[in-house]
Amino acid sequence: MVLVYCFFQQVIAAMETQLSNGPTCNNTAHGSATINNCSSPVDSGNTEDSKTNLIVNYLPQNMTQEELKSLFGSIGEIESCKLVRDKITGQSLGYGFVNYVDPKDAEKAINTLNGLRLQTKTIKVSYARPSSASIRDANLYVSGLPKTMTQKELEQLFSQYGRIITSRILVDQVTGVSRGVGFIRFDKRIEAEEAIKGLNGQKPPGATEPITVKFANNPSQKTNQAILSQLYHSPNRRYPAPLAQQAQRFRLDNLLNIAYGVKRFPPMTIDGMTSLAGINIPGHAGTGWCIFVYNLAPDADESILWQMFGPFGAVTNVKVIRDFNTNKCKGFGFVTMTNYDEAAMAIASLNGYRLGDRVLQVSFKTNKTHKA
DNA sequence: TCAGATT
Repeated sequence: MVLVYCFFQQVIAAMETQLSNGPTCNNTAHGSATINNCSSPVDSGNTEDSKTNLIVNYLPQNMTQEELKSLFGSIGEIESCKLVRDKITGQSLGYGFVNYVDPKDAEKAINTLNGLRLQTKTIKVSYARPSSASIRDANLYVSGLPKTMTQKELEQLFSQYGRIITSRILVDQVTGVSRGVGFIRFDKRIEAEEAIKGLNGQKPPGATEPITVKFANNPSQKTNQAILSQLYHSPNRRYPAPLAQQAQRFRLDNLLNIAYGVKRFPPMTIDGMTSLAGINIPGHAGTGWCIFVYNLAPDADESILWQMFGPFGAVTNVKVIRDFNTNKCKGFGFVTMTNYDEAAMAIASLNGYRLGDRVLQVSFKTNKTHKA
């Protein structure tokens, strides 16, 4: 039980930080090999830009377009939504676009969803730049950096050549020490070209060795082997569980059996059973596991549910039930999660969680409650 | 020593 306790503590602590501080910047959550990336999400750098179209980065690998739409649709009406996928493999490239009808909703999405933790990722939400050839292939790979150089210093070095969209220094996963390599993405290709001319083979101030600056590999130029690996090595499980989670799976199943009378079946089997025999399995709605969240405050909104449940795994939908006349939350809501294990972990962790001055009751949805 | 930001 110690392992699972530690895991809960980690998730809850991260969640509390986010709930109390609001979204911040991308961080080192779950051993990411990168350091902070705190470029301002609101500054599109150009007042002529669209104020409705957003780019969403660092999405979980297996998040679908529908899930993206569900998440951002909780803010306001969406004009269009697209998850960008690899043309050959169909795999998500981890980013997408959301175009709102109302610019106010786009701004609200940035304010409420930028920095949201989803699985092992911290998403970034910012205004999309108008698509053009001039902003493509503007990404540089930098090696030979002094190990002491910070991301800020790296940006200072390169900012003389143009507007930096992202910067990153890769670090050792264990020690956190810089690996001396990083990336700089400029707004324009021409700025990147100038930076190569000016900095490749040069020694940064105070450095003893020259750095190498060149264009970064393009993700669409993967080797055949990498593509084949992606095609044939598709996991049978959408999200690998953290070690502590896997280790406690069966124990948790037992706990949940006692608490909720739920047996662990593969979802497809249950779909078949329910459709054929009309059997009702608590929480299982056919498209995922429906979770009942009780004792929400009157001003609770969908974003709080995303923030609470997102870190535990694939969330496909959230809903706050509101009074028709007042539009205030009636004290409860629903969350749909794709994977049983992740839903079980979320319930085990969040049931009894104190949100503000309220203690939440979280369980698989049963027929006793309001129909979602 | 190349993570994943322009449809």
